[in-house]
Amino acid sequence: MLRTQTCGELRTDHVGQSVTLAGWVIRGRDHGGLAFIDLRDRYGITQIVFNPDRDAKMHELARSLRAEDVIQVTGEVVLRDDRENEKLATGKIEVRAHELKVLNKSKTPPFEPGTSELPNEELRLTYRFLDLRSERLQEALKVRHRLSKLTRDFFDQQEFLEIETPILGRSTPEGARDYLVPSRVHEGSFYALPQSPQIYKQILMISGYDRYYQIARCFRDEDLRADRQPEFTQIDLEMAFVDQEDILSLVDGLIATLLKDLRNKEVKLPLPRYAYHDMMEKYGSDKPDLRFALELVDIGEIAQSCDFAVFKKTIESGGRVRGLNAKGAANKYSRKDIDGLTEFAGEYGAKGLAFFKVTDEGLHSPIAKFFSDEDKQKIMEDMGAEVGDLLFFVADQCAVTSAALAALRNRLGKELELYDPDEINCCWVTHFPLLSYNEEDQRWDAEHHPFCQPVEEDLPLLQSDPGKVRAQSYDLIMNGHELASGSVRVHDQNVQQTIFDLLDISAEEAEERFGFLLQALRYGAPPHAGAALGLDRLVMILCGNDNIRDVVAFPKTQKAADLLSGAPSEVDPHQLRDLRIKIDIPQ
RNA sequence: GGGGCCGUAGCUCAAUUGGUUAGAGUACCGGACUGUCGAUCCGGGGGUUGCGGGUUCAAGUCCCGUCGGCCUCGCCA
Repeated sequence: MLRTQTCGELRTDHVGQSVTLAGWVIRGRDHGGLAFIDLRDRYGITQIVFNPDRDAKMHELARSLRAEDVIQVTGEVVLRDDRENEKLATGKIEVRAHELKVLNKSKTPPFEPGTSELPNEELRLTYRFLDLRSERLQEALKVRHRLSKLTRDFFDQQEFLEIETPILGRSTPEGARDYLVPSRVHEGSFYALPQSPQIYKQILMISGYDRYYQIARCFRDEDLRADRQPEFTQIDLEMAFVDQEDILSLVDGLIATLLKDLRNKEVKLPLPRYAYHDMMEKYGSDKPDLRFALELVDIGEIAQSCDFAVFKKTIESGGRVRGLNAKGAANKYSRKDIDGLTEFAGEYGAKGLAFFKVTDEGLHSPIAKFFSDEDKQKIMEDMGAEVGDLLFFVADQCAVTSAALAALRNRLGKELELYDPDEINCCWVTHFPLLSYNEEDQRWDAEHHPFCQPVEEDLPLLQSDPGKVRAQSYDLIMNGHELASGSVRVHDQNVQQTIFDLLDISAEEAEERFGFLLQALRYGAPPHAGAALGLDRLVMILCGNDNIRDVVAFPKTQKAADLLSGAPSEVDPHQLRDLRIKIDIPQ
């Protein structure tokens, strides 16, 4: 070992001991005589003092040290007395150097890890090895490690087996775009990287491994977002001989364990559960941020009878008029601000954003004249409006009102500081529709995936009214992020066939795509259910980050590039020849 | 594929309406200093204003294109 202690470890108990530390130089303070160095490793920072009277040569060397040089220092731990530094955990002591060895000089770094003025992210990603030295990233990766360990312990205690599933798998055309890997041996054929271990874990259930989990890497070739990376990690689990309730309460337990350990937060179990339909009505979203209320209100009845043509016609054409009440915001948003909000709502398809300011003389708005006193009174009542409130309305097809108002709700929640950013709010959303109608292709799509079991009482609707069929599926929502998703699976091949029929997947096609699962389902498939949690997002929320890249050691940019390694890259023509691949980029 | 923001010294930023030799802090280099902890003080070097084109007497600034980063809609069974 090149060290006896770490830079975060020494306390007053160690005073008098001779120690050897190794680490990176943060900065030096050179007094010509005395020289100080702040030495950093993963565990902390310790101040080293070099005195020319002790060893002039060593002192000269110490004065030449620069940021990020790697050194080894042997010396005596001494008390700092009245010169202690309260900002450092080790601030009551320092190491009086006897020996200094420079293990490796550093080039002048383009930025100092841990600087308070963060350089732009492009530079930090290019020099990721420097940024990873910062406390900010080291803390995130520690939380990430701790969370993985707690998760493994949790499942282990409940008799789950961690089983690895293939990374080189088979492409299944539904769902996200696959990352493909060409086969050399099978010319012209490709493996696909898993979007999730979904089918394999179901097969494990059929094989009798009735409690499976895995911390699994998943790959989806879709566009990135602040909370989405092309490769990410799921806490994947599946159980046999269970129902929905068993999965929810299991995940409840895991969440409670993690929040208790990592945030010292007690959560009341069971976590609240809400039906998809109710969430869409109240918040316009299936993943509302429930740290604040701000519920949507339907004023369809008033809209229908008022003289405002936009509202009236929307109702007549089967649309809806819904709104929300920004409490006390009337004076916080100027006309220009509201124009900005209108444009914002427009990004979600809303053709306009109606608003009323609530004054002591009643509702003020460019459109107020179209509403009778009675209507205005009713709006006030329905919206729970008080003087100083600002009411917003969107009139459109239901889906547009939901999307626009949900986005507006999130924006207002943030801008009006309706919640404590440190709070963590979890809930389940259940009873998702099994299918959604794809207008473009004139067919039904699986809302979740084609293996979700319908709610028992809705089974007859599969024939009569498929859009009304609810699935035994569930999402865990944390602060407005979808954190987990799962379902009870179909284990009956007849039900599975019915669903494939609805999805317009022919028997041949089903056989072609999922044949190995269908085959397995015919050989004694137990009822089973499961879920998968987004580990990266979970760490992100627990760390209070709003960016998933800060909890991934080597993340990709929005164009899915790794600026550190330069991936993706062109490859040697020989490699392509082996794979029988020709590049054809249209100009 | 669409919308928005951004790109000036190694880094973080500034630069009036388009107008003199593009500045400051920090980092870097040299010097002074024996208790600093964002050390201090003195001095110095450092620029293809992302890249390419255009408008203009004159472009960091305006226009077009392009590259890259971020946010977002679509997409993400």
